[in-house]
Amino acid sequence: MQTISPTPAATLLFRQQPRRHTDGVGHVPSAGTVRRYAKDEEIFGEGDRTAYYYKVVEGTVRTSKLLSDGRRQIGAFYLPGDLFGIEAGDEHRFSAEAVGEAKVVSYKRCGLEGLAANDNDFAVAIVEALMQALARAQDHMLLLGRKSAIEKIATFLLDISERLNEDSFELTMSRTDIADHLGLTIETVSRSLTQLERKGYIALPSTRRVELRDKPALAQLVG
Amino acid sequence: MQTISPTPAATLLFRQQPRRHTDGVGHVPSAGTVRRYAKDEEIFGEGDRTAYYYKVVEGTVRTSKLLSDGRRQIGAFYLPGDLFGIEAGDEHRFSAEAVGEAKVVSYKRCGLEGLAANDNDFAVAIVEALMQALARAQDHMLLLGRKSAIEKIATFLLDISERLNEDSFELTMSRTDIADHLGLTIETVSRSLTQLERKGYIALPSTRRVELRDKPALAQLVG
DNA sequence: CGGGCCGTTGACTCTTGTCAATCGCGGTGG
DNA sequence: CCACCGCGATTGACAAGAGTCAACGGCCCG
Repeated sequence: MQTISPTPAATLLFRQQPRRHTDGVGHVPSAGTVRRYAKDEEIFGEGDRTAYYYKVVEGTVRTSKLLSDGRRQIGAFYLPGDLFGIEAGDEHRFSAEAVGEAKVVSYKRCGLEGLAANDNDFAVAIVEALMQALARAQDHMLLLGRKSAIEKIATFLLDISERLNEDSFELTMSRTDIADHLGLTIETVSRSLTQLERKGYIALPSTRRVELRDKPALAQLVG
Repeated sequence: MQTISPTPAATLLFRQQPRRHTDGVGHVPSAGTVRRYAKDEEIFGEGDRTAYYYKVVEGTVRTSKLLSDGRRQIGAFYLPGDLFGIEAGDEHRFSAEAVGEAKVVSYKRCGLEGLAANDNDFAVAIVEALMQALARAQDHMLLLGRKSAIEKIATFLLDISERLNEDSFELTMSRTDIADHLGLTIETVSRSLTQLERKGYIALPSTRRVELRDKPALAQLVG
């Protein structure tokens, strides 16, 4: 989700119009307001009114749902350039928080009404993000429902690596966040990582840093 | 997902226009072609070009993804009135098959180009379906990642019951399909069902028929 | 230097998966 | 019409993968 380019599907939903400008991470109107969020600060909560759309500028954002007893599922991590918070209904069905320090732009949803008519680009970006999110969710359901712990970790690492376009990267999220994203416990995440390291597929110079050493072997593991 | 009505989110993506007509299961243009599919017949496969949108008329449709070794995840079941097959990209990222005998309408995607300008309704229905699908996927990720076998089954039964608006219903899908939807094995599905029956929460007059006897108790189980 | 937090590791438990036998229903053919 | 066959579902015994509980380690920050 590094760059957002129009797909046939999204394009077809709107009248054809010349695109005006793009910025490499998806076009957005200039009307957004930027805000910094502290580590673990809530951007919106489950049940909040869906008044805005958001885009990550710096840092990482997680969206999550909770069960009544506190069990948590992190639906996705959003990296710089990613849009999030687009939903059906007038209430958010999941919450979003900053993972570490993050900078986020928000766009008033009601500002869209006129936009869709005059400035197609933002509307297209929204539908784009929606379809992207759905595609990701489909993949993630396969991971959650059918993959083993090691396969989950391998898939996760390759996914991050691909989105960052780096074979060596810093994990912005804690083991707890990874566990809640992959449907595991922190202990299993930890054990799986060391297991991959022992096999020589990855290196872990520090707890948060990951280097992919054998991508083909990892790719083998994703199924 | 019995009826599709516009939500603020979808409405905002398009210019306001008087709706022309609705049919109770979501407006669709008259251009669609109906087809019958036999049990397990493929409607589209992973990798197929995304040339159409589809709507279930009769029966049930499942969408699924496979791992290379055959493990399968059923993303969702679609009941009469539900739209499916809407995706980013020009290739389907999952396949769709008929569960039992099914009747399905398909709409050419390229036919939409003009429609979005003149007839907003279908475009709105598409975005609606997209957001619905995403919301469902979010819920399902929580189920797959964080719920126990019994909780999964209870959630599944309540969901079906709600969508059919019946406390007593026929399951159109096999135990294998249920297992692949909930990230379980058929044995665990079977055991969980009998466990719920023994507790008196449900009755199983025949293998495919389910009667919900204690919905509050079941609701307790969904978290 | 000390405390706290996060991560790792180990020992053990338990839920769920695996393998296998049996059941039961529905269809088919004698 | 009934017996047989086959497939899907259930049940049981056992195995294994992941979770739980607990101790320890390392790192950052005061």
